[in-house]
Amino acid sequence: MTDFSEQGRFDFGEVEYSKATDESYKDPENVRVVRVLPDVVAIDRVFDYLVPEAWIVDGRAENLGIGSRVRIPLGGRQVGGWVIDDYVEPLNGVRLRSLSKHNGVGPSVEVIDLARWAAWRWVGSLSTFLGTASPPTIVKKIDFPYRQIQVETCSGSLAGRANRAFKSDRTVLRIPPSGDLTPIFLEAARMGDVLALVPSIKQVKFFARELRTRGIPVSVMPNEWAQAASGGMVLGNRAAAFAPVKNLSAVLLIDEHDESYQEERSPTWNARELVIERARRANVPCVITSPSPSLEALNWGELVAPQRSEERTGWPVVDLIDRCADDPVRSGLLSDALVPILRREDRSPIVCVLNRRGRSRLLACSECGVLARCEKHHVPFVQDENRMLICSIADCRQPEICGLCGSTRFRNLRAGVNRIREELEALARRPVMEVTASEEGKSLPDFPIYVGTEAVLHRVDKASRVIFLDFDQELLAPRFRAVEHAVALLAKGARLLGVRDDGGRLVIQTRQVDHDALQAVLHADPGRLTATELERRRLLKLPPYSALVQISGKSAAEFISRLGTPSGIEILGPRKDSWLIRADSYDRLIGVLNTVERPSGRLRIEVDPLRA
DNA sequence: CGGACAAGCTGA
DNA sequence: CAGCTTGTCCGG
Repeated sequence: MTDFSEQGRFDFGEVEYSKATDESYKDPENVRVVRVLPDVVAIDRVFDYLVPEAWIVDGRAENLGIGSRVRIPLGGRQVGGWVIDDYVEPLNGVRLRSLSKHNGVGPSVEVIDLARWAAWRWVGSLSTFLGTASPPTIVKKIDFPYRQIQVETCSGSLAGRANRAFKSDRTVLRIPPSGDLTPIFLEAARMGDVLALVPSIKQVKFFARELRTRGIPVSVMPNEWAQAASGGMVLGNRAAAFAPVKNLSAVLLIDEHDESYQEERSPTWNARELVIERARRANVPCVITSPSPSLEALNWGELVAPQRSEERTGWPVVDLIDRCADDPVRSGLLSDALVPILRREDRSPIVCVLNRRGRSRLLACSECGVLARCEKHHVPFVQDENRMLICSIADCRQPEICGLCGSTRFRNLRAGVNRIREELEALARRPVMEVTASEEGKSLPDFPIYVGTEAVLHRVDKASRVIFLDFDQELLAPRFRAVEHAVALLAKGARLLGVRDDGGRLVIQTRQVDHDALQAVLHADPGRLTATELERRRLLKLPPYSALVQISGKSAAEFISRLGTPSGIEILGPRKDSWLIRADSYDRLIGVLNTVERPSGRLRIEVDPLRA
């Protein structure tokens, strides 16, 4: 029960507020109430507000409606929000406050519904999705200029396949790494207002230019939000999955396998899954492409593969360097077979890939042989480019001194890119540049050889050789889709080499030359991988044979206890304070997760985690 | 999220 | 018990 003093305080606040801004109580006939979702991630609840009388002209407020961005008073402060329902029944007993500002247009009714679905599918808050669906700056109104689209007709077998693809609902187009994607965009543009997604900003820029020179009206997301809403093709990366499209008539998603389509932060939504749902709701064709389609894609749509000869042309020649015969300890990372390759002169550079940052991932003392490790967290130290020893758990760092014997000499048991650069330089007798992800976007100085983590593949455009120094690390990586990811990496490398006739070669050092992933790429036939990978996933009960969700964070234990043990749901863990939940299908699993009342505190629900 | 308020802790 | 921290609740 509220005591008197509290009641008094409450009344005072209301009275004062009413005096200041709110006059609409006087005329109950003219009351319009909207339902608003605050733009505050932690508040996943709606609140009702009055539309100020002053906004209402001829019985309606200009441009205000579902999707509108507004500002609202909430808990003593002003926050942003979205109108997500209009003309709602005014609540009895609650004194409604008024909207304080109209901040222009936001997502359409269809996109809000899509965001609702996403919030369900990835067990996240609606406001995060409405955030990505909203314009980055205030858009007062959308005009609809007349846009004439004249798309040249394309010839060639790829254009033909693309043309047929857009006549059916769900198609997976397999296109080799150096396949020309422009004809597919052109075929898409012929459909009308199309949503087209590519994985990276670089590709967004490239295709925007490519299509504009061919007279196709393209809006690039997120900056051209308002223009996107007014018609034409809408192009962007992951976040553009929620872009406004005037009359959505088809969806095109390039390189559907790419991991950048998955948001790393929670909610870990996936743009492929999202646009598939968007196309299904709009009942329009959805075409997704990949050099090596994911099992999820193959499970979803009809595969259309190129002619054998055409696919072969689109992949480079592959040289497998079998390292089985080399002494694993003494030979190091660089095999003898690399020497002639590294010393080869060519107009295009050589690119070496090693997914190990820093100088070393594992060190042992040269004197006493003990592993260098953080005594506090019991993990091996890694060494950065400044030779500092760094703990992977926390910020612990120390100089190169053995904790046991005080020696300052260490053996580098797993060399990182920084150290390998020096070794490559010695072996090649030419300058080698280490490329890092940090200066992404900057142009590179000319070097005959570059080395880096896979980020180097984004920074170099053309190469004569792409060398994967330790490919077993990729094939054996502790992630659920390690093998698919490894093939994707090869495809990325292949793009720098161009078509087979350009003479570029993909060089791969491995102890698993017979691995299906390598054989698939060697024969330019990604289909070879599908059957074995499917079988492996079936045996391990991994997607697409199951649905996985990882629960972590401080409140994870509480969440798991609230979840209980519903039938058809398997709870694995805890392992390192996180749980893995498995079910036969996402519908079942997500349905259950959404019924659990979320405990307060930090909680990360990762639907379809990349690793456990 | 951020303000309001209650409960818990501490020091003079 | 004031003054401060910590936790919980709630917003129209």
